Amino acid sequence: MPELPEVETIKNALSLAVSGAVISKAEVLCDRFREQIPSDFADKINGATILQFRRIGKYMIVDLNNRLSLIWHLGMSGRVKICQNESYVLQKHDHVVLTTDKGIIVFNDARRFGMLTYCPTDDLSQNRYIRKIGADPFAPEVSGKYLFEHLRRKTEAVKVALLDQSVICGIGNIYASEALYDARILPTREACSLSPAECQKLVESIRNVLQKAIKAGGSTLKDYRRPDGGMGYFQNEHCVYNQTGKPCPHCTCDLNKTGGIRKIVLGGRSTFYCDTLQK
DNA sequence: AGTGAGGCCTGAAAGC
DNA sequence: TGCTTTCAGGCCTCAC
Repeated sequence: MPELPEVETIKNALSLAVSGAVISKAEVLCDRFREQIPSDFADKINGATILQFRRIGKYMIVDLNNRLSLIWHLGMSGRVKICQNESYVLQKHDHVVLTTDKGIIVFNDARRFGMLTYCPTDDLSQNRYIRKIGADPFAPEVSGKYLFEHLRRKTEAVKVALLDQSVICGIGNIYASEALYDARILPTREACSLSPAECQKLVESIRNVLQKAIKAGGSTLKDYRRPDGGMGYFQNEHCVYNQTGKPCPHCTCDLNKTGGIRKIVLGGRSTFYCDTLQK
């Protein structure tokens, strides 16, 4: 499930492979996503040159030379494949195929929770999806103070607040649990109960966890693959996510007494934590 | 405004 | 064995 590190990995791979490429053919095989792909999508981008790839939160932005930008979200099961082979054989759930002079770009999304649309580049910041995206976790303005100010009026669980893309963008269900573990903060804590010092630590943990994941090429769970088909390796470093009942890696307490890593549901999402280490 | 619930969608895994 | 049910989750919309 692509979160910030996975989108960053995909963006970087696409940048290397197809920046400057000319789109000679755009095919929309299925347009029913979270939002329908506009019916004139293919016409709008046919013949355009790809200027650059950017990332805003979990959205990938593709700037074209015709003053349009693609807004691309991978949802939960979205994959992007880059193929050099001219005779690409379509696979199940290949929904959009962009043929360029530098390779074929394929958008594959089994669950179709993703989306792909376009808007004028100049209007991007006002786009209904983009405008509500909060600061990037690596942006200079994100600090303990920034997080504290954004959480101080929230009574929801801090884990739920981390998933709110308008506070800090890019954090998904895996890294929310991992960052809170790294910061030794219980996911159930009311967001407004965090002290400025805890917010500072949490910001550092978010950056730490995301940075490590980017370095590892993202997590590979059921759905995520890098564009070259390879696997990310960060799942080998998950301390708590999907580790129910296993010993906490930084805890020396007796597994028989603590039961190990716990799993609960917050905001309808699985949440993992160590009851002993996290306060 | 903030919060919580429901829904979209498919495939893997668990349950019967 | 084979069918049915449950679960996974990003993010939208709607109701309170």
